[in-house]
Amino acid sequence: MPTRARERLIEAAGDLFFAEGIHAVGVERLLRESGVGRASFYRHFASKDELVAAMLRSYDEELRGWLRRVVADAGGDPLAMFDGLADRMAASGFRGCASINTMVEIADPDDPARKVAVEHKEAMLRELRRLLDAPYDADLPEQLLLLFDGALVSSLRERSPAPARRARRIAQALLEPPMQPGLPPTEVDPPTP
Amino acid sequence: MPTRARERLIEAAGDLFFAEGIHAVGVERLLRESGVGRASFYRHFASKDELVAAMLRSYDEELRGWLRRVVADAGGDPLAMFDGLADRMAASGFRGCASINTMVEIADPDDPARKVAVEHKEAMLRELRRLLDAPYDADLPEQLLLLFDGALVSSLRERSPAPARRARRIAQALLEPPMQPGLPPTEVDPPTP
DNA sequence: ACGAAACGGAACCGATCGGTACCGAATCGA
DNA sequence: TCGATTCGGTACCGATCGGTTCCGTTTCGT
Repeated sequence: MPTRARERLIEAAGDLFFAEGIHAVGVERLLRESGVGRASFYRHFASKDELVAAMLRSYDEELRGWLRRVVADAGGDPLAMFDGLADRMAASGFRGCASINTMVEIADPDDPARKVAVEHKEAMLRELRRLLDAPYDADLPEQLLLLFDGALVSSLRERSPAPARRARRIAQALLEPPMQPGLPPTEVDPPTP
Repeated sequence: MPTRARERLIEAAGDLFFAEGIHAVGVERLLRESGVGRASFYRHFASKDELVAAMLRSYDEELRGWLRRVVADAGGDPLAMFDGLADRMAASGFRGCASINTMVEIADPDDPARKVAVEHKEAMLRELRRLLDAPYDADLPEQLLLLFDGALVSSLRERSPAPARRARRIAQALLEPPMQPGLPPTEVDPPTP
């Protein structure tokens, strides 16, 4: 049932809303960038807000797949999520997290798009719980997600992957049993000049 | 030189932009809520964006004072910042951090308001470095700020002070020397029903 | 008491907002 | 090949956007 126009719209929405913000990008711009006619837009989506919701569902799927993949590629080491995050931050045009940005831009808790944004973070939490099937502190998944979000926001300001490495170091301290004195402290990022 | 109208505008801007978002609140609304005339507005601020910048400068001052106070009241314990944060989150109308929200809503790095938002976080970092005058890991202030930001964003979604307590627990693990086995694990928040 | 400065209200501006209605062309399944 | 569906383009809608201008009143220092 999905057509080409619908996919193009969702892709353009992902690019534009992420890069410039939801309220900052009008429908006009969306149509020009995607090459979709105005009528076609409203044939596929009841409103701009529903396009945001659809874009977020696509983002959710992409990011959860990414998380599974990056951790699996590291042999199941959950710390790999922060290494992958550093790569994402280094990519040009990086601007944090589409879900966080939406929750900031849309205050109304009943807004459909905002609900999808909230659900994304909850799905990420479930994904983390699944990844950590070994015995672990009951609060660890929430802690990792807090570090993940903290790194995302910090990198929004610093414009560098350093926060991901910082979050990784903190997570490492949470994961390793705290009874190995004498280990040399982890290297610290040099100040970015 | 500051007049009454200017102060009222900054206060209304703090309330409205924080509660509903910068782009979501028009100048019209600002004027109605503050009782300031349209002409008076543009006599004090060259643009809406400059009001946002002024509001953020006021926010910066308020939050840095708050940070100093809450830590001093706890006898200098930096962990108190997370206790204070939990209180802030419990307040009605809490919606994260004005600086983070601005950085999300305004993508242009050269925008004056965004610059003020970035400077706020750097000022918070300096404040943290001042607070931690005892010998500490060189990266600790950045780590504490990452936890602070992570908690702020997480609470935006969870709508509860739990993330502040979670961040506090992580910070505690970073602060205390890691050679005291056998201590009972810190209590974990029950799931919010 | 008086002049200057700051004020609130309203009319007005072009631009853009999200959304609707109708068009003719392209596409596609049977 | 033909009919149905999907498409892109455009004109149009009322509302609101940020911003300018003028006017009459209130406030305040002296």
